Amino acid sequence: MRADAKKNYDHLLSVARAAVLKEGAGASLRDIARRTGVGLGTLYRHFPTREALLDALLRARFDQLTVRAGELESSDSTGEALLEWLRETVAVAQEYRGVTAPMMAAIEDPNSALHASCVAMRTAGTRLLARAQADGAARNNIDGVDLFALIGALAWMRDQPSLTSRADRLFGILASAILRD
Amino acid sequence: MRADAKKNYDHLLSVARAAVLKEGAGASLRDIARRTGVGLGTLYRHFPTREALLDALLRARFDQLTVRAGELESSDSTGEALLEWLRETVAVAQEYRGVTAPMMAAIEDPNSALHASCVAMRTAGTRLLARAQADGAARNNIDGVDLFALIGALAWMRDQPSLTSRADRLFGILASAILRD
DNA sequence: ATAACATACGGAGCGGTGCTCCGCTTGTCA
DNA sequence: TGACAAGCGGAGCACCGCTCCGTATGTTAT
Repeated sequence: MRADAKKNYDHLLSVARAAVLKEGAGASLRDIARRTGVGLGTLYRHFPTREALLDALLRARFDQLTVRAGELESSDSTGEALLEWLRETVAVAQEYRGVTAPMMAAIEDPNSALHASCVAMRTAGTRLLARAQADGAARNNIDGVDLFALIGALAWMRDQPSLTSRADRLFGILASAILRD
Repeated sequence: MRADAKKNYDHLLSVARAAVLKEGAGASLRDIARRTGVGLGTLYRHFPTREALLDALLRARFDQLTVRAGELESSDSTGEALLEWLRETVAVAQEYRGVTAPMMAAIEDPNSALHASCVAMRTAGTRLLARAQADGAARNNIDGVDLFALIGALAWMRDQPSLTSRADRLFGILASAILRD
């Protein structure tokens, strides 16, 4: 990659991060290019699709979550470990508003730029879940895909302005559907 | 209302119903006007906002649900009554793709065209929930707003193509968060 | 039947969107 | 210092929501 290209790439990414943080996953790409001081074509060359841009924004965090799941696997309380990982994952998933729907779509579309990171994250969660289930801490009528769906649902609810204040309540309610009492 | 106006109104509504059924709540208003064979201005006069259109599309169904809740209040099994109402409500809420977010927003905005119908539906659900709670069938750490949020979450999950096949599973999982075991 | 008027209509126009395509510039390396 | 691949910018296309206003038409009173 040419030096100027790399500079533009990095600058675009940082501007995009700010934009998506403020406007959500549907932020105007034209605006991002403009704010970066770069032509629209440049943005599209570096990030051919919106998903590619989101992927660049999220991959690092997702990898963190995968690592984190590994750490938590050595925790004593399997249930609390699962819950803690859930908490952190939901926090990441809703850091950028409206990012959950593309994630949900990407996980079953191998062509999507987001596919790999999502799958990795889901399998990490599935292992934590399986551990808690083997331990009797989590219900058995639930699998990794369900868990991922519930994360999406939680993030969706947090995205609704009228529900943000109840986010913790709702987390607790869904948690009671995952863990045994 | 003038005769031609009423004809246009009705025709618009039926075309809009088909469009929203196929394309979701974000269907192109221009397209709806075009397919109706009517100017864009005509559509906007009859339905000043997209919410007004959705309201016209949904009000009848919502009223049905409110009535249905009343019927179910005389059921013997308070838990099963709540569950059945939930099932039917989720079915309505996801009949039109993407309609849950505007609903969620409308319920706390008295100026929204959807406000009245949503509030009526929520209070109907709240009564069923309270009845099940008094009976010991439903958990106590949950209120009508939570219930409404969970309905939204279920509809959202159903809207995700990768999850539609698991809709019943997921319903069961969330149900276990509402009902006592 | 006709005249008058409120009501309703249609669509041009504005500023925005995603996305493509291509003539021009610029970094890089022989 | 040239040559050339690599990168750039933005005009242009088709769409979007929404407003505004000159024109047409249903309705009612005469």
